Amino acid sequence: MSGTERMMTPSLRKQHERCADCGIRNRAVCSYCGPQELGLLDTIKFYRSYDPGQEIVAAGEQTDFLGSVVEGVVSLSKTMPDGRRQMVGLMFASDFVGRPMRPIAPYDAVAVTPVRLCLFNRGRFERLLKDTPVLEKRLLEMTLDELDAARDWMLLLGRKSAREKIASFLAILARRAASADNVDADDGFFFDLPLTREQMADYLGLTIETVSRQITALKKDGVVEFPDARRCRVPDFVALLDAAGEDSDGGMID
Amino acid sequence: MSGTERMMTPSLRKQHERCADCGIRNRAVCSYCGPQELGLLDTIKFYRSYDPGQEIVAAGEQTDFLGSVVEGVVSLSKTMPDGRRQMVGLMFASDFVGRPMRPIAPYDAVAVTPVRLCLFNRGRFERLLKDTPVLEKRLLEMTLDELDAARDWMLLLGRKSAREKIASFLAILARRAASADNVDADDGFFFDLPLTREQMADYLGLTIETVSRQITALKKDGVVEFPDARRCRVPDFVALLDAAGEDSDGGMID
DNA sequence: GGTTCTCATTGACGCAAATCAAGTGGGAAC
DNA sequence: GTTCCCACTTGATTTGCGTCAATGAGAACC
Repeated sequence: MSGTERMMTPSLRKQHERCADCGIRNRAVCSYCGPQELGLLDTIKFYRSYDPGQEIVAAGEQTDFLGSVVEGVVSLSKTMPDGRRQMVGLMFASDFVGRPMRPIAPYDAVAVTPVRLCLFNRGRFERLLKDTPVLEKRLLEMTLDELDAARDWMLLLGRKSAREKIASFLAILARRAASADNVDADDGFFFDLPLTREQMADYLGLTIETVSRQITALKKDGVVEFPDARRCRVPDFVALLDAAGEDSDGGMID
Repeated sequence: MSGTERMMTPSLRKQHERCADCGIRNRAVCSYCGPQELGLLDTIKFYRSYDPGQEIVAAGEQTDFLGSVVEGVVSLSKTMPDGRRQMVGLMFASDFVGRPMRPIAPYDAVAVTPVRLCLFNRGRFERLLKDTPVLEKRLLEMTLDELDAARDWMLLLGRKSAREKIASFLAILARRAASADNVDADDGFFFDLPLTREQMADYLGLTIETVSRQITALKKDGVVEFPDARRCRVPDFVALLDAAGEDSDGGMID
């Protein structure tokens, strides 16, 4: 059985109902609409937009809000005193940004693409959290998911070669696209590459030059194609997982 | 003002009350005794011991228990198909092991030193969790702390040199020792080094040879001393932070 | 059209850490 | 004592990635 066939299981094709309140695709996953029945948070929410490259919060800054990514991509990154930078989080639509009970941000949050956030007043949100165990449980689940992602990322940073890092990153994006969109896997996986080379380098613990070289190499080997500058096609997902140094079994199973 | 002086603030010297039920030093931090007043979990807890090197759970295995580390050190690590290994977690006394609502372990958990765990039946613990928001909140806090640690670790893995990695790791242990024990900072910081070179290499994304060489170099530079094979002394914490590539301001402030 | 951005690619070179390979020291068993 | 075993150290060599530098390709603007 080929990996392409595997990826066409119904669980990957399911369409999510879009949340009417905040625009997030999967209402059940939306961090504030999901947990409660009829918009408990409606009275304290507001929206804010950011341009690509715009700083949302700086490391060490006090934040008076928490929220969800409605659309766009947000990066979280840490910077060393001498300027070396490492991305430590990459948030997409429906991801929760900001840490309850932790008003000081330990990293910079920057808009990668045009971003729209749905925000809540921190104090009011935390008070609501106290009386809404189901919301707390949702946050715990999301935090556990982030921790899982962080640990996979640590394996990538500590033990993978530059080529494997790039392939792993593309596999993450391909997986995301496969579970979010209605994919026609017969023709491979298409997805947008929202990051610049520099941002990818920050994500992967590499330099832009190495990122560029390894992408060129993967193209040469037919593992990925770039029909458009910012659009990527993966003809064979199993080949990509192989290049990522990952077990091809279970890659798309949920 | 020197960094050594800074580290003698009262908050670093405070002694914690030891939990009478499970032996964990700080009862307020103990993941199950802390949240409720009189041992709600007492009826479902049991203890288990492990020898150094002994596997607690294997990646992919289903776990029927959750719990706290009572004493000893537990490592969590991921292994690639070809055998490359990266540690992704290091748990000490009072840390929570196992993930609620996630019965399949995504990594190996191994006893580094002799370990004693206080365990709870998973099903019963999760049922209790549902009715005990304060316990859930405690778990959320601990998960957020782990996520913070994971993100610092990602910066280490992605951007630090071998020397900086070693120094950072020793600084983490020194900080732990300083906040847990009654430290006499006048004579520097003493702490045990519970890991072998191989385990340190797995933690830091290095090889044993590189770990060995960099420790030798740090000894030669007077940043650390090893009066005993497994005992470490840091004469000047600021010098260690400097070698770690970290800002020496705020290193020990909580 | 040209100029000036920014982002990406490609090449030449150097170095830090991995790899390969001995060699050391210390503790346990006998 | 001797032997074995293990963790650790040290040295020689290789290599993957970083660094430095030049070039290319669009997009925005005058």
